[in-house]
Amino acid sequence: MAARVTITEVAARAGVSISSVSAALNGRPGVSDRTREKIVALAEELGFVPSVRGRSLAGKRTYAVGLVVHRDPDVLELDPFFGAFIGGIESYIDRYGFALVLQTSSSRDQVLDRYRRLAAGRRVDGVFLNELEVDDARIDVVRELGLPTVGINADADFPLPSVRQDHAEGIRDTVEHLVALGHRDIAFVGGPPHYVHSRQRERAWRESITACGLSPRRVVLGAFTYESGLAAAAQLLAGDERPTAVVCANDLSAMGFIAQAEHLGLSVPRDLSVTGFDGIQLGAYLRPSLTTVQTSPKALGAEAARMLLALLDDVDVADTDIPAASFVVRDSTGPAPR
Amino acid sequence: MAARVTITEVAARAGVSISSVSAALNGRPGVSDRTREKIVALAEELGFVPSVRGRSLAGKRTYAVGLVVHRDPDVLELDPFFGAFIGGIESYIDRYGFALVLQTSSSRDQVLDRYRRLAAGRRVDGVFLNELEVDDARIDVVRELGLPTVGINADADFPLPSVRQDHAEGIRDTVEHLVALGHRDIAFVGGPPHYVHSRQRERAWRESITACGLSPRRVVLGAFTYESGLAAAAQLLAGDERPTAVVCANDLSAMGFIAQAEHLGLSVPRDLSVTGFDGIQLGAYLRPSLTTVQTSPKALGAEAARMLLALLDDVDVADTDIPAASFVVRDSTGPAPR
DNA sequence: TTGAAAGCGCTACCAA
DNA sequence: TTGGTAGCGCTTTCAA
Repeated sequence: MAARVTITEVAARAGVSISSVSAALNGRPGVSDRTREKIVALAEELGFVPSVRGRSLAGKRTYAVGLVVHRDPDVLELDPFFGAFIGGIESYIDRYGFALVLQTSSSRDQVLDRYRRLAAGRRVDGVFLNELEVDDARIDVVRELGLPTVGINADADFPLPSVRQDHAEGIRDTVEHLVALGHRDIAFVGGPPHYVHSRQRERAWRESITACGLSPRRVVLGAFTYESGLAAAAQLLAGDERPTAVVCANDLSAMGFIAQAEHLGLSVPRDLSVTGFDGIQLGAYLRPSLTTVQTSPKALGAEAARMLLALLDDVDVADTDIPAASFVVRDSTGPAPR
Repeated sequence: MAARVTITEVAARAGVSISSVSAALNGRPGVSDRTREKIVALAEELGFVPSVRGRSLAGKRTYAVGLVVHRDPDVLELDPFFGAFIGGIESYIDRYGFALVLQTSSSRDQVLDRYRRLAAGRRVDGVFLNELEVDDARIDVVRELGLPTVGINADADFPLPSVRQDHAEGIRDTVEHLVALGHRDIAFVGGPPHYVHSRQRERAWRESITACGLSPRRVVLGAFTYESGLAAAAQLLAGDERPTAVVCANDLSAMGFIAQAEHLGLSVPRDLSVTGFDGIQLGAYLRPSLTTVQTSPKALGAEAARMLLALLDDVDVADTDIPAASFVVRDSTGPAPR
């Protein structure tokens, strides 16, 4: 283990006290410009990097933020959203010397426990809450722990600061696009109803359909997986009177839906139009490429990080909206069959 | 912020010294059983969780391990491997009170810098090195930093401890399966050649082909993406004399390959057999479902974590092999067209 | 403008 | 078997 330069060493070599070094390096007042320059130069030369542990013990910070991801044990594959979301968080926190502590856990109770331990062990200064659920138990936990928290895509009644990206506009555009193409029977494949975003997307679909003078009839709830898209298609396309278009609550289920439709001998978009939501990269390359709503997980992560760090500085933060997710027309939608 | 229970408080309430509390709670000798029990019970009752920062400053540990993931800025979506890999790491480290610090970065230089800073700030006690590259620059960095490190799926000449899952056997099975089905012209779609695992898979394909008395002729190098699978198919299936089977170095490119093949009017597996590698969940549900080699990212993560924590305890660790990735026959392979 | 010193919460050593 | 205490590396008062 390479010997590490500590503040004591920097101070000794600079011939000043460690408090001066601390002040100089942290931009605090109380050191003359000349002394500051000398210290900064020396620290640089020695490759001094303050120990996060010493600093965090003395200060009130750990310089880390946490995210706990809930995955079913059998669905350990993270959804494509995550890479970009995490990348967004880091693109912001990195410049402030923060790190991200990521935990995954397979049961809901364990998730709560993880948040508790992150807080109790003072492992992190704050956390993100994403994939929010209806009456999410994590909310009480973080409040009780006094843990600074930022919610992602929360509902309006969410009691903590949150970042949102509007989804309704994109879904409305999707429905209007389909209606303009002559579709009158537009089904919906949703996600698990305990997720806030599942409900949000279904509501948006429902309202858009109604606004177009149609009635929101056919809904199948899936699991945001490819497999559930297959199943939804099997169900919706079984009878005689099948929809001519289907709005899926995410891209993965739309992919499954299309696959099953084609398996049943239907051609997309000739016999059936299918849309997704998320804007995963794969969607652009599929055949047919997927008409979808492009979300911005990276921007969401960056903005959430900005808010969380502001919270830590006791800055009052207002809920933020990043630019709405935008509708993207590709090849999986076309004129309604007559 | 909820007032936190510290070791001092536990000691005061138990009427013992903090050193006894520390010894009792950490299973160190030097406390009577009765005292230990009393302390443990009280700590439990008070909800005492040792502060990681205090502990890490005093001890030599930070109780965190790090992973830096390199993603191209435009390919921010993590590959499906990651969720399970991270889950595997955590399933192990969690019980020892360790956390995972995850960083993503978009440039290669930045990756090195991240490892340096994780080490310099004493943010982590050790790191994982995955997606190893040929002459990987990270190796020198972690050595120079004296940072305990475990490599994932490294080559035999890797100078640090590593965990491996054999890939060659699965690829050999794949090739033999295709040969048994009558295929004689079996192409390969590889990954970027600077990755160790790209080369490993190509070599395994090459050796298997040769072992079957065929010659490894057609190789197209892709990027492990769906898109590159599309491109590879466009290239390999263009001419008159096209292969009857294609072994792809990962599932995603196999999916792209199949999509493009079908786009060109070929039916899989009737006209063309295609295989993947990884065993992502999607592959089981695709139509046709994907014949592939099932890897075990979760087990790999867990084993890597075990090794890393052993390294931190100065235990000598030998390189480990987890059970080989296994060949899985599904619907994307069939008899060679005559 | 500087430096000395008191912690932060814990571990680990040594003396009782 | 216990408790006292010296750090770990830093931040933050408070005096000089």
